[in-house]
Amino acid sequence: MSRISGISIGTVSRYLNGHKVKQENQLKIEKAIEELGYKVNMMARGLKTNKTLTIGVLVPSVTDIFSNQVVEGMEEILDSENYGLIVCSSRNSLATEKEKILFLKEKRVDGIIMMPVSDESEHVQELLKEEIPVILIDRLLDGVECDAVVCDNVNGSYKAIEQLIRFGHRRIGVIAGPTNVFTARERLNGYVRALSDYQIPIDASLIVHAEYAKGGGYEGYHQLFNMSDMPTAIFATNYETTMTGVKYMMEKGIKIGDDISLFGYDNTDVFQMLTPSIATVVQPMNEIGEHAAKLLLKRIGNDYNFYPIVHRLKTKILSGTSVKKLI
Amino acid sequence: MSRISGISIGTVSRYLNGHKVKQENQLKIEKAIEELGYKVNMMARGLKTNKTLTIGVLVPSVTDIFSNQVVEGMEEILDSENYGLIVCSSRNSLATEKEKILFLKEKRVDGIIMMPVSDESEHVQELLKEEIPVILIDRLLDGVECDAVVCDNVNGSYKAIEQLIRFGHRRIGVIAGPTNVFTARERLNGYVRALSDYQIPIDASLIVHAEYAKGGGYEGYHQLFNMSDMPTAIFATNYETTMTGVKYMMEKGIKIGDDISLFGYDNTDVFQMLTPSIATVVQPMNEIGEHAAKLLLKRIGNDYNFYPIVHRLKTKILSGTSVKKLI
DNA sequence: AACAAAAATTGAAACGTTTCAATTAATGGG
DNA sequence: CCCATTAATTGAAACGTTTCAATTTTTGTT
Repeated sequence: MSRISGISIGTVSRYLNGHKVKQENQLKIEKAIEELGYKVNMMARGLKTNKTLTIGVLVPSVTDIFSNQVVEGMEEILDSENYGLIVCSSRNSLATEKEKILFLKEKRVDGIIMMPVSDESEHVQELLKEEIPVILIDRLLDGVECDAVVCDNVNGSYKAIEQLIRFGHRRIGVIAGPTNVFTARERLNGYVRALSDYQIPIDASLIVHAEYAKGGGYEGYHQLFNMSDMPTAIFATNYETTMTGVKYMMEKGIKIGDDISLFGYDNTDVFQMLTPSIATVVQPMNEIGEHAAKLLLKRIGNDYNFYPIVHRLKTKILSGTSVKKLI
Repeated sequence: MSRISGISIGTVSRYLNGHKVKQENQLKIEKAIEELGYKVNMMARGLKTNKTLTIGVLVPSVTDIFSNQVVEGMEEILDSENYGLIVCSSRNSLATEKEKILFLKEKRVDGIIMMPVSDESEHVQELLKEEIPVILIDRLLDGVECDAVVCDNVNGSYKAIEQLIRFGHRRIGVIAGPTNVFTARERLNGYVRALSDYQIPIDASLIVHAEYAKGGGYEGYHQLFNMSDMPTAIFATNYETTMTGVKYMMEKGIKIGDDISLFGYDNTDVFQMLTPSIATVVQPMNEIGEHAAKLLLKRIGNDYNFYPIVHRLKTKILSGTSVKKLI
């Protein structure tokens, strides 16, 4: 490249990095680039600069809406900055999560955006110790000082339960998530807080825990439906368990919005098409991705102002006919 | 690394690449690795070997089921070989597709798996000319000699239409895709072929084209429903248009499976939960990804046997109550 | 036209690997 | 115990950039 343009290697480098170069040389270089179909070698550059222009994304699954929408949001931001996105799935397994983090380290990504599978945080601490920028999404890790973008889960839940209460529900079952997942705990907190605020006693038997994964919560619904003193409404605290609820009830011939009310979490087009439509707490998923990406870029650019920043995004309530008015 | 272990750089390299090393040295090296938290620098290695252990994936959208499932399939295979996946979205735009390909070239991915947005193939030819392994998924490109993994769209459609015919339908509308999309043309072919085989004349006014994107086909349904001689069934040829159909009909209060029959393409859990459930042609999406990944690895490993290989995967029919028996 | 100052260019060194020819060490046969 | 083989190790060169001190060119002033 430098050879065929007859321009020194240093000058070519300067041109490539957008510095000023004598017009005459610029033309020669551009001609050579054209002729050779020259593309700067990112690996050589990276070797020198210790930057890969690549960021790692670690989500529990590449096939759930939440992850996808978040990734879409990130892509939009990172694309324009010429960052590539290495997407990994932890498959809801802590072991895989750890492996993938090792993998991303080896790939020497400039930063990582991750949605941790559990409360286990040693491997994340490690990343921070090695000064690899990390942004957590959806879930905070106890005792870890780290940037994050999460939703206001407590109030998301709270508003859902509040609506159920206003509609006259008193016995409200909840399909809570795993106790070792931050988001799940927060959502359960919202449930508890709403009931307390309305002076409804908490009945532990109405709280069942389930995995936040495809098919999760089946047992839970079964349990709630077989209580002697059945709830009049059930609150599912994430997308998968909401889906399971719809499935379970259709399977058993239970009329949603009539025999029982259902309030879900994370909307999808389809929930609005069902009869009845499903009321849900909706999160601004794209925005989560966008915020996370922007924050990561900031950190990669070594701007550590206000560290750690935790963005808390608000959720909205989408009503549906799956909730019956009892009064 | 070599410095602190006291072992020559060459020997360390041999150890790292799995060759035999004197036991004594092996121990010293392993100790040093442990102490330093040493991770091989992929950029330095890549600079020498011209391999990035990274492959590029280019799909029209990161948020549609098809792409996701395919990516999931790929991830499973590539993960075990230590390949990273740079996922890009062409956002259904040819211009973006071209940009992203340039981007992936710059990133020097070892290969590309892509689902082209249209018939335009110049940029793909270019890749092949530069000896960058490419696997097309879902869509072939006319006049391009390239490995590919696609479904048997013609027979997928054919079987759907055949079932409609068996159920007594004669006037069958079809929401066909864009004419510049391979898959769309094949699916339309299946429709035409089935009708011909059953000696049902083709009525051009029953064929409407639509974009294969979210919300696509709305106009088309409107058109079909406002014909003087309305069809008794409509065949939607991809996921989005199927979804639009369900939405349209619910919106207008049209009873699916009663007022009209609907046959869709690409199943999702939810289609089975709707009342009525939606009959669909289902593609083995995960498998597409797996095959594509395996084939790509083969090519990256410079095994060009039987080039070009085009895998044709079979589809299945999933019946649903959205199809009414007229006889 | 001469000179000082500013701007642009140059090429060597470095980044951390792989590779390879040359060297050294280990092994085994008689 | 020596020599011939074979096995393992060594360190220099190369990969394609960036960076920087040294050098050359250009510009502007008088």
